[in-house]
Amino acid sequence: MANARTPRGRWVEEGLRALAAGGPEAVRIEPLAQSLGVTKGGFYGYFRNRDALLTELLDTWEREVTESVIEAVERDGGDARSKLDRLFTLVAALGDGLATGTALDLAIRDWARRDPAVAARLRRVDNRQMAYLRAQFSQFCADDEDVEVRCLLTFSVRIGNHCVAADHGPRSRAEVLELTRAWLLR
Amino acid sequence: MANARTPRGRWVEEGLRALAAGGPEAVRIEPLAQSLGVTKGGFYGYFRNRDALLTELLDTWEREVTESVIEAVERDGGDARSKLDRLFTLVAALGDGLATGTALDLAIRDWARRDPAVAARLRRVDNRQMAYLRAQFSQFCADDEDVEVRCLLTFSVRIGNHCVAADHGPRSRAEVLELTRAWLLR
DNA sequence: CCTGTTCTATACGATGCCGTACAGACCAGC
DNA sequence: GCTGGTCTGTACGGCATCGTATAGAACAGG
Repeated sequence: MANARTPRGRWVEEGLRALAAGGPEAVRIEPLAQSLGVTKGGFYGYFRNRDALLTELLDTWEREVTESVIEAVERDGGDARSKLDRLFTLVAALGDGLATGTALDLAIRDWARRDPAVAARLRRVDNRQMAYLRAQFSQFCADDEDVEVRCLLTFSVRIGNHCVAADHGPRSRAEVLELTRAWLLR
Repeated sequence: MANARTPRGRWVEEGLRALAAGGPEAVRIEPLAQSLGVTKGGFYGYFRNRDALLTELLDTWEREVTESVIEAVERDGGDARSKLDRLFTLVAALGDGLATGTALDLAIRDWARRDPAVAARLRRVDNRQMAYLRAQFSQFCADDEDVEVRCLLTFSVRIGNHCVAADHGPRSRAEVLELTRAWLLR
């Protein structure tokens, strides 16, 4: 068996990049091949068609990206407040560094608005993340309703941070996020 | 001058619908024509090409949709709290009725992530809306930082309400939004 | 009724991408 | 070195859409 010069994983990898950058419409096989420096020749050995790749992209995202934030936060232990604290720092930093992760997230959220199958996956993922948030906030919030409000706000800010294009006068977005964190963890 | 059977405005109208439903990629001239019950014959009499239509769609959106929410809230007067109150009710309701407006908003936000020109427009629009929010919250919040946090949170929830797919246990999204409103207007 | 302008239908070539077919290049194991 | 399977390049037909060209239909005004 000759080594795969362009193994299956590289198609997925490049596909995720394209998905993050331009949404599902941008996941085209021939451009993908060009980015990989090959032609589409080998593609159909791995995937039945373009839809099969898209499904696999979602699988990968649901499997890997979902847990990654929670894991990163959970790894260093501490109480609920410090975990949420770290989560905020992480989310605020995502804008700068791991643009792919954030962009992928937003691209899939947008995709979910048009494709019920994607919406169902997103719902699963969001519910898991929401459950995590709920568990943390519950550690220091007695009121059930209070917890739910903070969860929705926290989740929304995570999204809003990347979707809202407004400025904040003299303050930077990072500063406002910092203030917001203090507000939500109060 | 014969009456235009398919006047310029109808192309824009249908274009906005397509944009809201499927993003800029979905704004294709021939399908648009089909939706209008004609062929693309007349299109190029109004627009130089597809990009010209897309630009005009953005113009329309920036001109009309921007102010519509603020106007609707401002119309009935009252103090800042009741205006914000109405704004929340309006936003919560958008999910049900005017799906086009919300979907269009989200589609353009997503588009802005890839196109700097769209991002610049979105920034203008968001800054105007943020300024409005700021003005309202300032009416009953002394602290400058507090105001800014509430603005970001309010704006984020407006977006998050449509992007976050999570459930809230025994409560409905509407109920949680109601609680959130009380929280932010406290 | 003409007439001229405006809108529309149709046909055309060009482009980009899909999915298939197949022949040749590449490499492990014998 | 052969051999055989795997991966790749190339070529093909098909489809959707773009933008252009052009001729005919529809209508307001004379």
